[in-house]
Amino acid sequence: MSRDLASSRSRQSVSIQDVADLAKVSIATVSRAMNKPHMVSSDTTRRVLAAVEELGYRPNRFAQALMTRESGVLGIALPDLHGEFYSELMRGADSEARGLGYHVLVSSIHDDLGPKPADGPVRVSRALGLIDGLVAMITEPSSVLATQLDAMGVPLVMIGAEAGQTDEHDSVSVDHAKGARQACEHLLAGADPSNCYFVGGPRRNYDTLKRAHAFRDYFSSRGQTLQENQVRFHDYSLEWGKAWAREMVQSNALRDARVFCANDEIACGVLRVGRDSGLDIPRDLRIVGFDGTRLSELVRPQLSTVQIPVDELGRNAVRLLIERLSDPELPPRHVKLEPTLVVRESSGS
Amino acid sequence: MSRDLASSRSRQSVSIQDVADLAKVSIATVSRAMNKPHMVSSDTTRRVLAAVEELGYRPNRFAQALMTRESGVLGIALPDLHGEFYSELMRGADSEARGLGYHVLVSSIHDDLGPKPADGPVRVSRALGLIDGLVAMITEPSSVLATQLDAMGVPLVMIGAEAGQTDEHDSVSVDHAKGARQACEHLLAGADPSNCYFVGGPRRNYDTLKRAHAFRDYFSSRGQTLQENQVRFHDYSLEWGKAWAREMVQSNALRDARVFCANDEIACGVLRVGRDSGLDIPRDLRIVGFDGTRLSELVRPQLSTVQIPVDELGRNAVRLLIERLSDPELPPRHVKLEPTLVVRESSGS
DNA sequence: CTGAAAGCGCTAACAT
DNA sequence: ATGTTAGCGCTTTCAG
Repeated sequence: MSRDLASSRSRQSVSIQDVADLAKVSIATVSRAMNKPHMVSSDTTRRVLAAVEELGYRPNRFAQALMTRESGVLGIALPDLHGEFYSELMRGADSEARGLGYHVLVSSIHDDLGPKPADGPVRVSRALGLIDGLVAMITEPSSVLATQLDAMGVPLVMIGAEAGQTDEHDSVSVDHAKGARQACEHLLAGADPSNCYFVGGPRRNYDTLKRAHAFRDYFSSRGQTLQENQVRFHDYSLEWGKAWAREMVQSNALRDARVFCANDEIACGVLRVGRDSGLDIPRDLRIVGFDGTRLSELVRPQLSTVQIPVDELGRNAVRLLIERLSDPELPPRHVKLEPTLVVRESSGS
Repeated sequence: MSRDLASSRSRQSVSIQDVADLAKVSIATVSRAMNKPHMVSSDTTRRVLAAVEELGYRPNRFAQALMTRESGVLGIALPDLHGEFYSELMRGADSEARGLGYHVLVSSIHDDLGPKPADGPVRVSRALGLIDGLVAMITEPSSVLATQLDAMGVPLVMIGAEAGQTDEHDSVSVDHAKGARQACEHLLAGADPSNCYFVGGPRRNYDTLKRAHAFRDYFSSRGQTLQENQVRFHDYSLEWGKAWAREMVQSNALRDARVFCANDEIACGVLRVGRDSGLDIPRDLRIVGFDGTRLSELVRPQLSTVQIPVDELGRNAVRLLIERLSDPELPPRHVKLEPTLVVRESSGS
């Protein structure tokens, strides 16, 4: 009853002093009882906690943070990610964070990297005073973001960064090279090199780069060479996959092709056009995608792909960050997550 | 040069006093120059701002918040949403928030509403001290969440709540009834009522309820009656759509059916099974989904659906919340967003 | 228009 | 084990 009254009382009306008064102790004791119970007699602690309960007391987080210099809030800065990627990453991050007693503040930088690239970090920096650390995902090498961010003096964990670039930071990334290699070995085995294609995302995108590299490597390590147009870049869209495939159809080159796509969307575009132009997949056209999004199991025929543990990306980044917070002297750690080749129908058996 | 030094100096080392010293003014003036320039001579303001710039000064947000009682952070509490829904909502919310100078703190409640439903709000409340207001989405009537949340005394905007339940709060919702009605009129026109089906999500889910109601209404308003099994509930998954459709196939009832699905996933499941059992869509089977997710344009044949402006949901909720923050006396407002019927292939012309 | 001074609510020495 | 006291860095009266 009195509890209800208390908790519906105007926000933040009850302060540590009120608790102290009710419990007949000093405010210091109240503080200790709540934060360092081992320094207080269990009897006093009980009294204090009872008073806290009765008054519905909630410490003022700002006053707290002002003293302790920690807010319990972690920032997470993401580029303009595709829906599923975004949500999985957030889910992983948020889940891990809350499990460890932290909150997650979103600092999307999607539309900030527009005309003035410097805006990105600037925007992020507005939140800097509020957060204990930052998880940042970068998708392009030499991104201003990377360098600006670490000049800011916030504990920082990178997602998806090139190892070399971030040696001083903790980082979490996926072993794209490995996943791509597996995909290539599966898709390209015994193929005529001139029938093999890589359809990439943005030319400067980290992940696309890695995947393209593995693709090229597959051939060069076998002493085989590729035409320049066998490796193309554009963006991560379904439309691009379609456009590419239509181009191929024009020149009658899609039949019998083996196509490694930089993500599932592109792959679906290719697959769609392939089917629409009468090709049997996988008999006349083999395709492998990347990411392992839900899309890959929804299309027909189902798409072979390289599955990325996106939520683990978020989860690990947060874990690393929190660990660093508790021990700034820790040497930088780099977690590398394993992708999984998922063979479905689109690539033959 | 000195700027670089300043900004890479250990975090938060420069305080308002440092700026005051450099600008040869009092800290009060620094504060004014930054927050209420109109109270300071433009000359002094310039000096102060120069000092700020030179030292790379950033006000301590906690000290600020301790005085002003506002953090510039908004909480957003979401249930366990499907990927695309989640990301669009967040994108809208975040974009609007940052445009208005706020940050968004995620307070997902997805896995909190487990065994003890009370946990949800409790978890949220841990962030309460940090946020200026909360956007909360509820998907079930009589959710404890709704009532607990508003007992907490935080400015609150509801997303998707039943109007009656939240008359005292601002709210943003989608006119599901209207969208569903349009879908029904389109899909069911001239149909034999006994061939019409509604495949719902969770039985207690707000949105599903609304859609089911519109479906039933379509017939009852025409004096036609439905068998109980023509309206089914389960969950929002593709699997459920498939399972339902397979059941229908068993009893030879899928042919010539008109199926209104509570979301696109279910619809895709039905569509998939329909095709796999040799039905021509839309000739032998007509389907309409709900939500307007990307999925709906990716399947073949393309899915007719009712498009929901998800990002606008987030965007409007944030806008309402911020407006309320600046004027607590505002009468409660209820924004109702319009869905759009998108007619594609799956429902015939 | 500007400065001096009083806190905001809390934690952390420092005493006892 | 507990109380006293001094701030954390800022905004805001209140005087001038």
